[in-house]
Amino acid sequence: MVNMIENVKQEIREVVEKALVRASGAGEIPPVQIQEVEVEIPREKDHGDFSTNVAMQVTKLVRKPPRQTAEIIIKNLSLENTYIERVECAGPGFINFHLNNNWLFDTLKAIQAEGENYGRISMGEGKKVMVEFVSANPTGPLHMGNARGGALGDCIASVLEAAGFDVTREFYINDAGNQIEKFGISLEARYIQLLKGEDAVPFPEDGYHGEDIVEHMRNFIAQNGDRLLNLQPLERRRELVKYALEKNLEKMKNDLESYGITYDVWFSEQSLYDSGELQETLDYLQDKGYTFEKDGALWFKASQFGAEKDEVIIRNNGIPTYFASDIAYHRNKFIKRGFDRVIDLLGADHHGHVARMKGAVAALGIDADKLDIVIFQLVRLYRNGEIARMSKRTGKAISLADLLEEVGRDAARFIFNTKASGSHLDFDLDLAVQQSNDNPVFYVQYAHARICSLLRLLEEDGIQVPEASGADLTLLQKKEEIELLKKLAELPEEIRIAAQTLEPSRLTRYVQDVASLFHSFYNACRVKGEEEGLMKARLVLVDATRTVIRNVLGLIKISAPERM
RNA sequence: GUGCCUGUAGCUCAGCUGGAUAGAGCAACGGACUUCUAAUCCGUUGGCCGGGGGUUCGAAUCCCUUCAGGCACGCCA
Repeated sequence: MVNMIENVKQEIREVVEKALVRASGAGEIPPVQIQEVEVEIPREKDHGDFSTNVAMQVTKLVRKPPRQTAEIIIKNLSLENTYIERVECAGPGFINFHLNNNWLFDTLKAIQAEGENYGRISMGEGKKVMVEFVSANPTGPLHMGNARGGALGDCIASVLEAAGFDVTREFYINDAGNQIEKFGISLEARYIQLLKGEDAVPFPEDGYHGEDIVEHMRNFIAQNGDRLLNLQPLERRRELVKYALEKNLEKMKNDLESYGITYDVWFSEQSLYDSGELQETLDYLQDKGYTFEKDGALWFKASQFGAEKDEVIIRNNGIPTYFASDIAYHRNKFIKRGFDRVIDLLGADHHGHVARMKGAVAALGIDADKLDIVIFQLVRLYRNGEIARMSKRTGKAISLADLLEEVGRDAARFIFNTKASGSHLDFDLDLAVQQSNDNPVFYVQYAHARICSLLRLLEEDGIQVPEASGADLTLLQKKEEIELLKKLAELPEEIRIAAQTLEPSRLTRYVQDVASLFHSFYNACRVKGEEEGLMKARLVLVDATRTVIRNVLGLIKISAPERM
C-alpha cells in the first residue's frame, strides 16, 4: 500500500508547515493558518519535481509580495532526513522542490515488494460500495450503449476495489412493469401467429417487432408445442415471458461474461413487489406527506427535493411506475443492505432521471451525496470513415455480441475507457482491429510482450531479476530511466484520482504513458550485455515496468500477452 | 421554449476543485535497425482553448451572455 508520491507530498507539506510556524515565531511573517499546503507536480520539468503555491495563497494574510514570502519560507525550511535536495523560488512565487532520486529507488523496491498489489491503496477503508451498471432491458439484445456502460461500470468497480472499497457489482433486472407487459403481448401474438397463421391475430403496434421474438416462439413451439393455446391469456403470457426472459438473461449473462464482466448480484425488480418492499416504500412516502393525488394518480413531490417537476409513482390504473420501484430499489440498496455508497451508471438519454432519483433518496432520509449517478455519453460507430449503424453480418443494429466478434474484448474494453464518460465517443471499428501503432491497445500490449521477451532471453542465459535491495539502483541516471521511474511512481496516485473522479479513462492514458516511456528507455538503454551492475539495476526497472503494465491491464481486464 | 452534456492543433482527445511557456496520439515532413521484438524510437511543423463581457496578482479552468452540435423534457424505462 505504498503511495510514494503521496509520501513525498506529505513530507513537503510538513516541512513547509513547520517553516511557516518558525517564520511567524521569529516575527518574519504574521501567524498564518492554512488548511492544507497544496503540493503538485509541475508540468515543466525545469520547475522541479514538486512545487507549492503556498506563498501566493497566503499573500493577502501576510501582506508581502509572494516572492518575498516564498524566500522567507525557504529560509526557514529544515531539510534534514528528507528526499529534498534543492529548493528555489520561481515565477510569481512558486516554491520548487528538486529531489534526489532516492525516492524513486525506494519506489522501485516497493513495486518489487508489492508485486501484483502495487498500486492498491487503502482510501476506501473497506466501505461497502455498489456499482450498478448495464441493467439493460431484458426484452432484447445488448446494444452499444450497454457496451460502453458495461466497460465503464466494470472498470469503475475495479478501480474502487483497487482503492480499497468493498465493491459489489450489480445488474438490475427490469422484469416487472410495463415493458414486460408489452413483451408478453408481443410473444403471445407471435406464438399464435406461428401456430394459426399470420392473420389469426394482429400484431400490436407498440409491441416488440424484432425477429428475436419470433425466434423465441419458434423454439418454444418446437419444445412445447401448442399446449398454451387453451390457456387464459394472462396465464399464457406469464409462461411465455418466463420462458423468453430466462433465455434473454442467459444470453446477456453469456455476452457479458465474454466481455469480462461478472456480476455479484442479479437483482430482480419483481422481487421488490413480491417482498412487499415496494409497498413499504410507498407507505413511507405517503406517511411523510411526500406524495399527493392528482388526476387519479399518486405523485411524488420531487420538486420539494430539488427536481424540476413532480413525478407519478402510481398510475391512475393502480400500477406503480418504473420510478416507484426504482425508489424501492434504492431504499433496498441503502437501508436493507447497508451500502455506504451507491453508484448508478446511466446513458445520457436517461439523464433526466438523476435529479428525481437523488430527490427520492433524500426523501428516504438518506444523504443524497451517497448516491453517485454517472452519466455517460452515447457511442457512434465508424467504419470506413462513415457512421456504421448496422452489423455487416446480421444487417441489424450492432449488438455487444457483434462488437466482440468484430474487434474482440481487449480492444472494446480499452477503447471504451480511453475517453472520459462525459465525452461523446466515436468508436472506429477499423482502428480497433488494426495491429499497428495507431491502435493504443496493441501499443501497450507490445511494450509488455517486449519486456517479457527481454526477460526470457536473459533467463536463458541464467540471468534473473535481482532483489532490488541487492542492486545498485543509483546507477539509474539517464533521463529515460528517471522519466520512466517517475511514471511508475504515479500509479497509486492515478488510482486514487480515478477512484475519486470515477474516471477509469485515466488509467488507459496512464498505461499508454508508461508504455511510451518504456519504449523510449528501450531505444536509449540496453540491458543485455551491459556492465553487470547497471544491467541488474535496469533489470529491476524493466521488471517493475512489467508489473505496472500488467497490474493496470489486469485492472481493466485486458490481456497482457507475453509474446506478440 | 426549459434543463443537462460537449465545443482545445488538420483528426481523435487530455488538461476544467484557477497557477508558471496550453499537452498527447494520429496525420504531414525529416531521420534511427550488424547488437535485448522497428507492432519501436528521435526530431520538425502545427493553437484568437467556439465568440464576447466580467471576477483576480493570475482564467482553457470560475460567473454572465451568445453561437454550434448531442440528449432529455411521458400516468415509457
